[in-house]
Amino acid sequence: MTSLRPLPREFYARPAFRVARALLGRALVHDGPQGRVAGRIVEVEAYRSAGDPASHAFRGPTPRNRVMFGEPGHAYVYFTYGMHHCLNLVCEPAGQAAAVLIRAFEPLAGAHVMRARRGVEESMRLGRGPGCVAQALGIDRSHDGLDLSAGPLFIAQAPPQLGSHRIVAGPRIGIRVALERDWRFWLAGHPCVSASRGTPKPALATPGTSHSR
DNA sequence: GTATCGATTAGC
DNA sequence: CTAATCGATACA
Repeated sequence: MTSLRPLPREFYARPAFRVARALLGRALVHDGPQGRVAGRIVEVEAYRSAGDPASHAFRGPTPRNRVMFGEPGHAYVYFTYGMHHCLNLVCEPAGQAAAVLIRAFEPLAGAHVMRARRGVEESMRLGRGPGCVAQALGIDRSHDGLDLSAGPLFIAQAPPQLGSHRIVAGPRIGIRVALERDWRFWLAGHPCVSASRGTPKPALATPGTSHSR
């Protein structure tokens, strides 16, 4: 876990939907002031560049979403509900505002740091949910715009070994995935149940086909 | 200026 | 189910 290299910017320069899929199972790493923390990405949500009313970029550039319109391979971090941060990875060429929201991970390194930040003991709750992901990793608005190919925050080139994952359609778009047995999903329109949280919403028929709310 | 809601979470 | 809590957004 010591000599990990970040994925290059080119990795992100393609449709968010494809980047999202390629991110599943990979290691998300943050070398912060309290040391290295890392997790294996198990759930992602893609926001496409055009015609997606659910995207922050739908109405054009603003101070908040401007990094979404910039170069791929950068972090888009926003503050929401007055208390949570969410981490996105900017995709597609500059000018096309697409990104992938990291929704959940499984701890790979620095779990003790994550526990301290989260105030939670259970490993399953350290990185479950986009707000928890940012909190566990120690990510906030100061990380907005960070270059993922050069900074302390990155996706490792070599994904950690382990398990197979399923790719499924998410409630908002893009895709969701799971590795753990107790995670269930939406698979190409076939409703399953999210054991992690909440009640399942109607699924999409086709991954990559976005819809609002 | 005010009102409303949010790419959420924790708790009852 | 709701409170928390504040920035972004819509509108007068």
